[in-house]
Amino acid sequence: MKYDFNTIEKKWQEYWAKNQTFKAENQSDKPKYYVLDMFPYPSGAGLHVGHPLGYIASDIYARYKRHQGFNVLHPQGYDSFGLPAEQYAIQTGQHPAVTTEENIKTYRRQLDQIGFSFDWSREVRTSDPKYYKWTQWIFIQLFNSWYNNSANKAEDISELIKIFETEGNINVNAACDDDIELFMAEDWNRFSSERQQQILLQYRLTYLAETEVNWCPALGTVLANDEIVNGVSERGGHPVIRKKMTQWSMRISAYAERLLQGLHTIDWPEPLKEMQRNWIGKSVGASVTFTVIPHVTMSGGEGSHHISVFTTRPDTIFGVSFMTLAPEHELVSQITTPEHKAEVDAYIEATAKRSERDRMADVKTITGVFTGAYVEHPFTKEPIPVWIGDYVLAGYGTGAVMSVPCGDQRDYDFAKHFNISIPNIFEGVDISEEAFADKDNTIIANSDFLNGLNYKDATKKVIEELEKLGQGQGKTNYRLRDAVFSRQRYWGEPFPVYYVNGMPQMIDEAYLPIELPEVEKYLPTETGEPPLGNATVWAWDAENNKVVSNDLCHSERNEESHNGIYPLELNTMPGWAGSSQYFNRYMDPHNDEAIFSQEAINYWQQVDLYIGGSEHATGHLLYSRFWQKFMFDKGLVPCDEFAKKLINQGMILGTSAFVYRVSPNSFGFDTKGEKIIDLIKKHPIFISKILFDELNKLPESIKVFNEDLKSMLNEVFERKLVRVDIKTTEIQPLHVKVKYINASDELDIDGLKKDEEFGEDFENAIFVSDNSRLIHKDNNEKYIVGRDVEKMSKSKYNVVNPDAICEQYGADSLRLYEMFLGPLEQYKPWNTAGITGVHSFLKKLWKLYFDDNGFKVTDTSPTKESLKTLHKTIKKVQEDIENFSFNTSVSTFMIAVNELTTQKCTSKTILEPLLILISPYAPHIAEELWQVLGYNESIATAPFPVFDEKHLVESTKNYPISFNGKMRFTMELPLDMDKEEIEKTVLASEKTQEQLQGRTPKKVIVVPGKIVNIVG
RNA sequence: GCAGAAGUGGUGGAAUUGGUAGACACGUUGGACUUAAAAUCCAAUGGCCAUUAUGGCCGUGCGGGUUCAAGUCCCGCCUUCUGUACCA
Repeated sequence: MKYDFNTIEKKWQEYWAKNQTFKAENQSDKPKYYVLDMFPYPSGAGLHVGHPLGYIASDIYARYKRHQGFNVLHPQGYDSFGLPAEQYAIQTGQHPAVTTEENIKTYRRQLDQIGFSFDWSREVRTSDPKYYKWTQWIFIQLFNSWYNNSANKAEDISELIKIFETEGNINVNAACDDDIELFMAEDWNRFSSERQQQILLQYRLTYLAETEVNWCPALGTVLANDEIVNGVSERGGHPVIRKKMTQWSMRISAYAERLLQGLHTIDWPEPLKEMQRNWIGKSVGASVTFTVIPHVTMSGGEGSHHISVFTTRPDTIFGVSFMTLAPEHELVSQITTPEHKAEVDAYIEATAKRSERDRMADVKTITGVFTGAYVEHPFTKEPIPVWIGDYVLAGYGTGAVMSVPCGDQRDYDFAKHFNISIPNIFEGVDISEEAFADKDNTIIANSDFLNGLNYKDATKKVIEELEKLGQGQGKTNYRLRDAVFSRQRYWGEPFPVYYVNGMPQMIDEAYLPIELPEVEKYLPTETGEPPLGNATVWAWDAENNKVVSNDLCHSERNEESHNGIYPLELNTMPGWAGSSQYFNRYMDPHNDEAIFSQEAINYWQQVDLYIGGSEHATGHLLYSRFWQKFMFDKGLVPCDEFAKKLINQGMILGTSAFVYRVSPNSFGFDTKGEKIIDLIKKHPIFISKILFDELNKLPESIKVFNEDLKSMLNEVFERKLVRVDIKTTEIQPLHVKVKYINASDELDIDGLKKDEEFGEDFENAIFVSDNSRLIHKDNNEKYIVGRDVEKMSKSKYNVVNPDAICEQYGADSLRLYEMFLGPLEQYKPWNTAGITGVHSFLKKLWKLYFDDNGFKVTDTSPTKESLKTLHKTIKKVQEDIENFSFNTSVSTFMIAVNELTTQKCTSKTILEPLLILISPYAPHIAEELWQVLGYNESIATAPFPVFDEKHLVESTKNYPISFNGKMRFTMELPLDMDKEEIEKTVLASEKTQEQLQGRTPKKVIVVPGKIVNIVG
């Protein structure tokens, strides 16, 4: 009988589905284990699996844990809100829901085809109101909560107290500090209701704020920092600009310290933790307040102005020779003197025009201007000039720095550039060339009471002195900023929020979910409102608590109400909202009373193993930890970290092909007559990879004068061009479809030009060969595409689905092969070259059980050798699975099967446990052979074989004998032989004497059980 | 610039606490079986030199060091990838 994977795999996939083999119980006597992979992302028209590396790994682990006797939860669902779906909807006019029943079926089929052991009865879809009801519910809980864990709590509370004291005329006693909620409740009514709302908004865990956001005009939405890559949107690569908007924000900054400390308690990959640490960006230092020396023309009310700064080096305060403010700093306009006003205004305007991207691209240019104002040094009382410069960021710290040129390179460069003095306050350090920023070797000098102190002592001392003056204190600063929580999209969870006189009101929990309304189109409205502005039934009837037609109310937030009907929020929640608690929902997915029952969460606790990509480090994985901590504080979950262990799976990469377009604005050449730029727009120029690389080797941004190109263009345009300039930075690689490329990477230019998707883009294109010659019908020049390995993506035309492998070799082969490719966490290009290896392994495995005459497993007792093979395999495979080293256990199986084949083993005692070992990796073939062996039950829960040391005990060891560390030969010796005897025997042997050639060894090293080394 | 990870045959990749480098596969070459092909099986396969068998030298990005012994530990570099970026 032959190994027929087609029939076998179909048979068992049906069996598993019918018998619900992998259903998890919410209560069980067995120990629990919860394995989860990160949500898949549906794309475009449907769902597609891509390469299921992470799924296979988690599935192997889940199956292994079942064999170990665990009650395993291994659920799967859909993260069905997403920008790609919406973009597709906008293009096609179809509804953005990707979770249509048809799509779900396709998706399930694709996953089932690979043999995953999911508990499908627990499916969760983020776009399902039954689920997003709870996302809205959490939002309301966040709105109704104060932050109480901020590291700078004291500071924030004192700010709040100030409001109470000045406006509410309340005398706050210090004991209240620890219980802000209580304190608020008691004196709350003394505020006007309007002011109450304003104060509330400022101190809630989620709040409305006028924030400067990353606005992407092309996508019509706001993007989070982690959705922007190199200044352009991650999806689509559109430009992003800064814009002020009223947005919902999540006060993740209140959890900064706990998010940082929590990293110590979880078993996550170190690089990923490091990324989160950097993102949180804790720095310890001091805040220092400088008083602006008043000048006659200063505006901005009475009293003196103060500029406070954050510094990590308060010890260098005597080295301050100027102050620098961000151009956006609010005091700039007030303190600038009339003589400098024009210059300052011009500078502010110029920097505002520069996009974030430009500012990032050129960090080397030093710019700045003097404001004419001075502040007083807190200790020396000397005047210090105040400058503005765009190297100071408005969004970090206070947007102002005390500049210490001798101790900070940026300050140093700035001072050098503008001829500001650079006082040296370090003992024995030369600062004529560069700043001295080495904290650890600092000894302070020229600094009054700090002289002779090191960094640590000086910092302590200076903070004490600043406190005495009331001009500073120790302070911890975090880079982590609050997360913007609204999106101007249609396809996301609606907010359970309506507005009364412009103030947001939460809809009562009893009336959730607030479902997405129907809209005509998914684009923003003509007045620039989010797509929900197109809805006709989208207003809140506060008396009857339901969504009603908005005929009766104006959509503007600030409009007076009509008949108790109020406008609803038009923004929707971002993609990460739904995924921030979904892992807990799986524990009790069909609960209508609560997001999950306490019984369920107390049984499952948290995710034991979470598998997913490291690209979510500063997004999903940080937000989820934040929400989990919030839920923990509310007493809703027992653990304040949602995933005990996390492993990153790498990605299967695709090989993309490129052509290199020289963009029209790169041409600054002179000519007579009509505009050449227009000609080039009509005739895009594509240069070859070789040419591109050559040009790229030249210094960046330099204009390239290229004779070859010039003569070619002369030929094309039939006119005399004087010169051709190309800026090397303006040649863009473009992806091309694989179907236009032959085996030797040669481009089919005619095919490409006719491609419908590109339209006219390529129609008149000019291609330049490696030999810098124009390609046309009459010559044999060829265009060779560039190749690079990248993330698979539809837009890169490099997606290779594993489906074909499944069809040709079966799911078991695919599972084994994806694991065999290499370590799980590694990124690797997809390459099917070695697939025959694992497939023939499966065939060999089959042959251990079957030959031409049929089933051949017998009850004969196994040989010692076979027992040894089995048990060494058990040991290795168990270790490998526990270390997630799946690639090496595949090798181990191959070795075992090769050995057992050589041994002609037919013993049930060996072949039965072997199947259980292999079943997590290749479940279909294992299940089939298990049945043939006479079992009616699925192999899925058969107990894992127990390793027995006694089968591996050896009496002899084949010792490597080395001379000066080089292995020369081996020698079989009894393991119980002691050191002296080994030495004697080895030295006495003929081969040793031959090696020594009569010399006496200086030293003989014997490590019993390991090695013998003779030093001669 | 900073942080993290990595660098081993023609290729993917193995190698416990330092202890026989290249497991297991792919590919290649030769052979068996076939009219032939496929499939299957056997053998060889890091490089160089030698060959009558036994052999010898060099080899884990580069240069040093520690050690009886280094892919592994230490110091100094180079390259690649990932993240982050004027963070005071």
